[in-house]
Amino acid sequence: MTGLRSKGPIPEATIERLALYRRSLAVFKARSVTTVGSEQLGEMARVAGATVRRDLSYLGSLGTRGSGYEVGKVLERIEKELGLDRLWPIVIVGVGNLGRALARSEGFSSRGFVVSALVDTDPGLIGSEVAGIRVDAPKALPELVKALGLEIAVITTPADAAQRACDEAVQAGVTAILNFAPRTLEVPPSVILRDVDLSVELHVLSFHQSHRHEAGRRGGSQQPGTVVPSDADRELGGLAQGSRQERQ
Amino acid sequence: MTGLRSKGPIPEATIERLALYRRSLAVFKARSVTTVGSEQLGEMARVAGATVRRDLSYLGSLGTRGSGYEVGKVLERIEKELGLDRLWPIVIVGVGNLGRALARSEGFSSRGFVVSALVDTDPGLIGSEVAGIRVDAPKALPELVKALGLEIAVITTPADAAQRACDEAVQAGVTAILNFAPRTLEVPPSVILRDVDLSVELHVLSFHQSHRHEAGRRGGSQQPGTVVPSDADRELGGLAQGSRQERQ
DNA sequence: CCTTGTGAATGCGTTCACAGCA
DNA sequence: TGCTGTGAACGCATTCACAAGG
Repeated sequence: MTGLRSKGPIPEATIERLALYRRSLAVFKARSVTTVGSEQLGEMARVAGATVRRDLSYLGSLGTRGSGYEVGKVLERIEKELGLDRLWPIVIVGVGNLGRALARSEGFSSRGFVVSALVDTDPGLIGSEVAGIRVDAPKALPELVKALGLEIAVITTPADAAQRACDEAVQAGVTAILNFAPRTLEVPPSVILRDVDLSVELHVLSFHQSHRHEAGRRGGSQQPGTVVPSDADRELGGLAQGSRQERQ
Repeated sequence: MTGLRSKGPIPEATIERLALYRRSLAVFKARSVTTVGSEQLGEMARVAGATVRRDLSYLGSLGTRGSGYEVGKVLERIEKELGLDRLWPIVIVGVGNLGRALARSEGFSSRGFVVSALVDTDPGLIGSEVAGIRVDAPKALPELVKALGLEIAVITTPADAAQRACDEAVQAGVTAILNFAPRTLEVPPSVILRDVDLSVELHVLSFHQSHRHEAGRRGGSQQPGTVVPSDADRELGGLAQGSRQERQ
């Protein structure tokens, strides 16, 4: 349609970096920079220039040899690729500390996403409002999904309530889940699942910190994690799992 | 010392999975399971059995051919490797929605980590208490670091305050940073940096969601992200970047 | 002349397949 | 007999290096 889907499918690693490029490009745009080289863009995103070029090449030939990439053009192309050219209503299941923080978070409802519904099992919360949004009971999910056109759910319940919350969301029609509960969720193959576990992030840091002497030093990369305090599952406790990032 | 550091250094990907195995092993332990096979452990962590064996082999020969791995033994070994055999005091810089949520989070202060200090620039917050912890001004960082033995800082400030917060933390002596601000931070090579950007997670989900028709369907993996609402940097907005995870 | 776009080389991590051993 | 531990094969992603082209 737009460019010409170059080669095969876009690598998962590239998809994640596209979001980083988008952020960087937005900064350049705000600074009224109209053109950037792969090397500059890479520096801001902490990615090698060659990788930037390879990544962008998956979206077609966006650059101009000799000068670089047009900020506005590439930004638009990336947003389209990431599906940010539309609005995604999302539901947060689990209105605890984290759920509330996300609901109130600026960035969470910006750039393509809008927290449109909140769900919790606590009778004391149901009916109340958080961040201007009414908290509903889980049984309202099917209706909410249909009425709001929800496709994405964010799970921020305690670990022991996560699977149930997940099942209810999937049952209601949600097809993509961002899970913050420190627990492995079972979902149908057709549902896209992504985990974020904050304790894993901390664990990776403590690992590197404990091994400072041995070998060289590095930043961390990233992945899922855990949270269980010491034995079994616990409170919502931990949070996410996480991103990745290399040192320069 | 304990086992015998088999081969070279532990791959970054393995480190992240070790945290997952720990969580799974804790569940088995809670269920009084004494021995697990690589296949079972892998199923719970959503990792291939062969990968589990390869990962654990980096820690030495922990298993018993013919029967499997002793839950307690491997759990202990992994915790030691991740540096969880000690307590890590952490400071949260930026007491906004997310900072507060993390400070109050059960899991965050469990299993090796304790939120020991809170820092913010807001005069209205300084001096108050959040989650039973006093909020201090940034200038108190050097003293806090020394007094509490802080090595790890979690940055949950708005994007435009993140670099300054980072600099102050590093200047104060912090050597590992978990950054939730949607912005690339500049740190000395010796400082371990890890990013978590929630909007990236959402972007990856919307990408896959938008491409459901084309090619097959998959879960997402994971990585860093962004947050900028539309143009430049904004409020604390987004959050993290994140973990990874494959579909079964 | 300068930077993109991309074959080819390289490196890393995962998976296979089986020898080794309780 | 059964499962771990691991050499070897494989596949994906990054990086190199340069031809292509504005």
